[in-house]
Amino acid sequence: MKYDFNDIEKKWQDHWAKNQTFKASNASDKPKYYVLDMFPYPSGAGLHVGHPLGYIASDIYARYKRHKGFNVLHPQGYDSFGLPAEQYAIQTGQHPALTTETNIATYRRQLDKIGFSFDWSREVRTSNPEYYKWTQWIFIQLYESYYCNDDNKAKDIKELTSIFSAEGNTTINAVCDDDTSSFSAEEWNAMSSEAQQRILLQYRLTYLAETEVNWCPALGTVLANDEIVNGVSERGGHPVIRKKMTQWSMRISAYAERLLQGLDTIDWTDSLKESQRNWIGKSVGASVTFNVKDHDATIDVFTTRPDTIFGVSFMTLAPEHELVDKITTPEQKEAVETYIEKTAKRSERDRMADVKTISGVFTGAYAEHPFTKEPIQIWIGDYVLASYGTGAVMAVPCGDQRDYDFARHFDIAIPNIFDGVDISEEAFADKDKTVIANSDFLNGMNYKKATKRAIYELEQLGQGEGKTNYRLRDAVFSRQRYWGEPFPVYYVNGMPQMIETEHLPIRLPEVEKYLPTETGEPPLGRADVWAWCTESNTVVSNDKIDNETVHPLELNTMPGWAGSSWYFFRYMEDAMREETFASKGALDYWENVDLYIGGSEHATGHLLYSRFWVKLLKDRGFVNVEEPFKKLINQGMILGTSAFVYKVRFSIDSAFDSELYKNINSDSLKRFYEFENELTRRLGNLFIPKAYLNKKNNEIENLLNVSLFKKEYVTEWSNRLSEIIGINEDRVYLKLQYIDPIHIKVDYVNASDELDIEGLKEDKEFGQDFKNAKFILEEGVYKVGREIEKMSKSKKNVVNPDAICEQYGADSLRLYEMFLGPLEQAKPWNTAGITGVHGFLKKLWKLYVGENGLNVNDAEPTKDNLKTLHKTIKKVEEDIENFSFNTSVSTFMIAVNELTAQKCTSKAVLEPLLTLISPYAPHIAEELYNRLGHNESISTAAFPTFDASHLVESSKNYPISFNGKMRFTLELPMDMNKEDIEKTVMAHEKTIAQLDGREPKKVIVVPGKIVNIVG
RNA sequence: GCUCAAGUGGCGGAAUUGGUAGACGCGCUGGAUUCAAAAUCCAGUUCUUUCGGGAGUGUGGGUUCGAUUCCCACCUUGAGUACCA
Repeated sequence: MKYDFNDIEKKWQDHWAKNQTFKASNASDKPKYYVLDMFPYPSGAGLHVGHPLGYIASDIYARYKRHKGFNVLHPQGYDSFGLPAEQYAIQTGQHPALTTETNIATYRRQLDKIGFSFDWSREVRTSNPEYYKWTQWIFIQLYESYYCNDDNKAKDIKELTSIFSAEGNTTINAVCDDDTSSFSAEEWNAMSSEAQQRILLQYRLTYLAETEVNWCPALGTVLANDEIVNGVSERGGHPVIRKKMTQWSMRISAYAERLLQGLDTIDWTDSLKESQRNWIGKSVGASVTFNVKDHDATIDVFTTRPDTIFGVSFMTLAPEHELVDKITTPEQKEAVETYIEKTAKRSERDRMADVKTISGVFTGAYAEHPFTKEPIQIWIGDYVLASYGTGAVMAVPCGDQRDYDFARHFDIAIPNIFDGVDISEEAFADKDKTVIANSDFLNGMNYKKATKRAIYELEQLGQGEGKTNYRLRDAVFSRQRYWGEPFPVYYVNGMPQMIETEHLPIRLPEVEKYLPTETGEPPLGRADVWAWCTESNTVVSNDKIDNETVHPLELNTMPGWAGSSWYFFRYMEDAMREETFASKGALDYWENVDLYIGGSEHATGHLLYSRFWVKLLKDRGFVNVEEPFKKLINQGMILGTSAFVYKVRFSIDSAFDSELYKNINSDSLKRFYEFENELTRRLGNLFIPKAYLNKKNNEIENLLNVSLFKKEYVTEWSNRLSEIIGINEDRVYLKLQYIDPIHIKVDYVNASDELDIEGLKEDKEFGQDFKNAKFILEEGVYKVGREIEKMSKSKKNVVNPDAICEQYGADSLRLYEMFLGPLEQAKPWNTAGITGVHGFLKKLWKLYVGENGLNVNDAEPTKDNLKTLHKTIKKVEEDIENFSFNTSVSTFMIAVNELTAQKCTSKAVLEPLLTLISPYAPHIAEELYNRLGHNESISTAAFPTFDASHLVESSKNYPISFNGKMRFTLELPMDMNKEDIEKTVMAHEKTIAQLDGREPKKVIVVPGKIVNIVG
């Protein structure tokens, strides 16, 4: 009987769905195991073979854990809010919810074909109101929390208000925007409610704050930094201004230290932990306060090198520093203002990109050195960033290259405070290789000692203290978009108010367009029904706003990472209760994710925000765990093999080329280009083979020999040309201008890189018009160019898993994706190779099913049968535990090859083999298991137990090497001792031949391993 | 610039307490079967060779009886990050 994979796979997929085979239970005696994939954003393009890689890996692990007796939770869902659906809505007017619905249906259909063991009963979609109700609820918990530094955790903001009314803010130690202003209990109690709310916002873990953004008035939207080029918008070239906007922010910085420490408790890759560490950017040092001479102002700086304080020869402030105005002297005022104006035009990103240009200006003011009391020039320089530290630095040119370059450029003194170090060429930053000199009480101390002492002395003066600084900044949480979670927030007199939990969810309102309003408000500004009535606790029409009982609602929506920061808890809920985000029983049972698989692009986004929210939920008593993901694996990207055709672009070649550009005006230039385009069109689209790319342009022109090079055209062109640019020329030629590689769909290329020209021409879905294309053939075919790139729709190199399942089956797809290489590595896809694993499945089938029924019987297994089986058990178990799935596939191939050669029919061997293969190729395993007489699914069959006794050997084929090079092998008994081995080997004729009469210096014998003869 | 990862046949890759380099598969070559094709099966496939052998895991050193594996320096590629004081 034939291996009919299409029938078999359909049968078992239906069976699993109907019987809810993979539905997890929240009540089980088995130990729990939670395997999670990063849930997908359902894009319109559907899945390509790169997407399921991680899902297949996690599915193998989940199925393996079931065989091992675990109660496995393996859910799936959709991160369904996001930009593409919104952009599609802007273009077509179709509601993003509809687009999303359609895309999800496609995803589900594709996923179902691959045979995953997902528990779909727990599916979540972040854009469902039943789900985002709880995203809104978590937002409220953040709002109602502050961070207590004494207990190092978030607490209810109500505790803070009671402290304020009893003691003011002088006794508490909490994370706050502005910890300089203090008030007493009396002062607090006397404040208006509005003033109190304003203060509380400085403590809340989500808060409204003025944030500087790039605003493009012409486009009516905020632009990200990378959407701006040279101060204008990338698209359209409109001016962009820096604008302060009120935005919601998340006080993730309060958790910086815990996010850093927590990394030591989780099993993630080092590189991923390293990215998070860099992102958090902890630096330990000191803050130092400098008094400004003839002012009562002080300048705080952060430094990691307080030991170099005697090397300070100037200070630099960021141009935006608030003191700049106050301290600049009248003489320097003009120069400073000019400089600030100049730098303000450059975005921070621009400034960072341009590291070579040194610029700055002297303020005319001086600070006072805390110890020497010497005056220190205060400069402004754009190498100091306003957004890091205090926006000011104490410059130590001898120890910091940037300070050194700045000092050199502006001719400022560079005092040397390092013992025996030459600083005539560059700064000396190697802190461990010298001791401090010329530094009063620090002289002769190394970096460590001097740092400690300097901080101590600064503390004595009251002008500094030890301090730790973090690069991690609070995360802006507002988006001027439609397709995201609405905030559960309304405003009374401009102050935000939370909507009570029982009135959630606040659903997205209908809008007639998904664009910002004419006045620059977010799309929700277009909603007519978008106000909050505090009497009825309902959303009502905007025109009812009366500021008494009806109030405006928040117009921004939440960012993409809101819904994905907690979804792993929602899956734990088996009943999807409305009254809680996840019930206590479910949270207690499943705790957190044991294995999380997904892409490394989320290293500093999703994976950091999720950790932050989980810590908040833990602090506030809603969950029991400190970290969401115990073990994390990043699957590597699957690369596609792009195919290129090479389009020839022509231009007019004439003697007056140079004249042309001298005299021509913009109108005639336009007409000239139009003419060029027309000629190109008339030529048709001409494509040359890849082999031509090595040739020179004139060689290619000769080879092309197209009709448009002929004389009659030449005359016509010269007339037209004279008309356009007013110069007479009797001869005009086309010349090859450049060759344009164009991506084409890989579907039209066969394994020998030959292009299916007719197919390409008839394709309806193209960006390039191939209808009139002319392909220059070589030996009757057009060979395309190839390049390995990221698999993506835009590169037209996607391979659809549906087609693979259709042609080879889901089991082949699953095996092949694993067989490609190590899970975590990037690797190119090559569909041709799938015949290898497909052939393996056919052999496997043939091992069990013969022409006339089953080949399996109760025959006693032979020694070889058992050896093969147990060797396979051992290797596969190790491989799965190590996530080395590619090597297991090889192991299966070897096992089936061996058992076929052994003509094994023994059920005692062939049945356990099925369980080993089942996680990888579940459909064929179920089918064969069923044919062996089982009515129950193989999915919970016990994983076979390894028995080492079957692998014991009585002899060893020793490699005999000479000076470390293996020359021949020799079969010797396993229990032969060292001396006998040496004797036997030395007496062997090949040894004698190798030695060729020389006396060996030494003979190394490692019993059971190797013999090495040193000559 | 800094951090991390990786360099092995025509290709994907295998080989870890240092012990037979190239498992397994693709591709390729030859053969069987077939009217033919598909499918299947068998043999071969790192390079080189005077057929004895010799060389070989990015390059150059080192440690060792023995190095793809450990150490040092360098080169290349990929990813991340960047005036972080």
